[in-house]
Amino acid sequence: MSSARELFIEQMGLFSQTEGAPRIAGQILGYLIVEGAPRTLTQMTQALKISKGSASTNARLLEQRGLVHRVSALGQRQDGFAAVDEPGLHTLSIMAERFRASADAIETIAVDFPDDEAAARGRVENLARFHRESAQFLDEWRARLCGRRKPAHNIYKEE
Amino acid sequence: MSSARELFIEQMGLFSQTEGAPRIAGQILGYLIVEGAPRTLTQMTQALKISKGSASTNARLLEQRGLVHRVSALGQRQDGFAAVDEPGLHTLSIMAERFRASADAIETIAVDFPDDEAAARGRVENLARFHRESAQFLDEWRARLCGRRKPAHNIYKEE
DNA sequence: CGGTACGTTCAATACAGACTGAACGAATTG
DNA sequence: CAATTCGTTCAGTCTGTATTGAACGTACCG
Repeated sequence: MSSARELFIEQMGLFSQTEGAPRIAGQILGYLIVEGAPRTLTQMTQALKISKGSASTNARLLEQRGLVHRVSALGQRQDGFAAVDEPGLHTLSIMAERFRASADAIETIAVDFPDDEAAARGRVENLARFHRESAQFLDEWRARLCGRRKPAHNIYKEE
Repeated sequence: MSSARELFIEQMGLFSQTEGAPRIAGQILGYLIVEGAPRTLTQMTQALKISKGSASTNARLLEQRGLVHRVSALGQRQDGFAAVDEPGLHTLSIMAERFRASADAIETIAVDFPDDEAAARGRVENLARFHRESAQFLDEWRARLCGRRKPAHNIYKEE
């Protein structure tokens, strides 16, 4: 039987997997959320039973996606990684960015449809419009959530 | 050099892949969108150069996800598959459902956190709340898009 | 009834990509 | 300056899964 923290970390790994990202990336994020304070790559390798290479690669992937930030610890040789305050907000950014990229790609293709396929072009343009509007809505909602967050209530106290 | 329709179909395959679904599923959806009218499995195998098994499996996957519907053609032995009017709306449903499932799973785990990890439990509950609200938001927005759709303007005329 | 065309299923294969472990450079330490 | 201790990178392996091709059951047809 596993502890709640282990279950949570494993669950986060599964989520990550279903979204096309590596399982370990989700596990690292879950680990950092539970810990609530910066942790080193070495700590990840021990807690998650993964290789140093995987820890480095996936931690950097999370950093690049804005879900994790690296703290250059004072007087510390090792890098510290910590989950950002609201990982969900960055998840929304990522989704919005994906929609926007899709919209761009589809629109670019749509203009090349010949005139005798005007109906098809219309359907493709319709799909592109949906993707673009989706991106915009996600951004707007993220902004709304951002504003709603109580500024004084910082969840990550320890650090 | 490829035609616009081929580029679009390939692009849809790539999108599908990045979202964890089979590439062929996206290609079929793209093909049906471009065609704008029901197509048979045999037509898919020829147009997309795929096996009959793949066509059957992936078409059924799309049907199950609500992105494609099967038309039992009159006096026709073969099944016809056609993309739904607004594939995007069903994409939103799928995303909302995923968020809801995540919220459920995370909440279930959260309650099992021991009291000496109350801070961690709070962070996990916070994540669950975000997922639940995301699901709700997506549903609301889908409903709004649904209402905005012009009823008379049916894109798929031929059939 | 054979014969054909269809959709589904499943074992076998192919393939993409996650993961590892070792090698490397850089920075620190004694 | 040797010896650690980092983080990164990369070739190689391994695992999951997409895809195939053939076999099967069914319905229609002549």
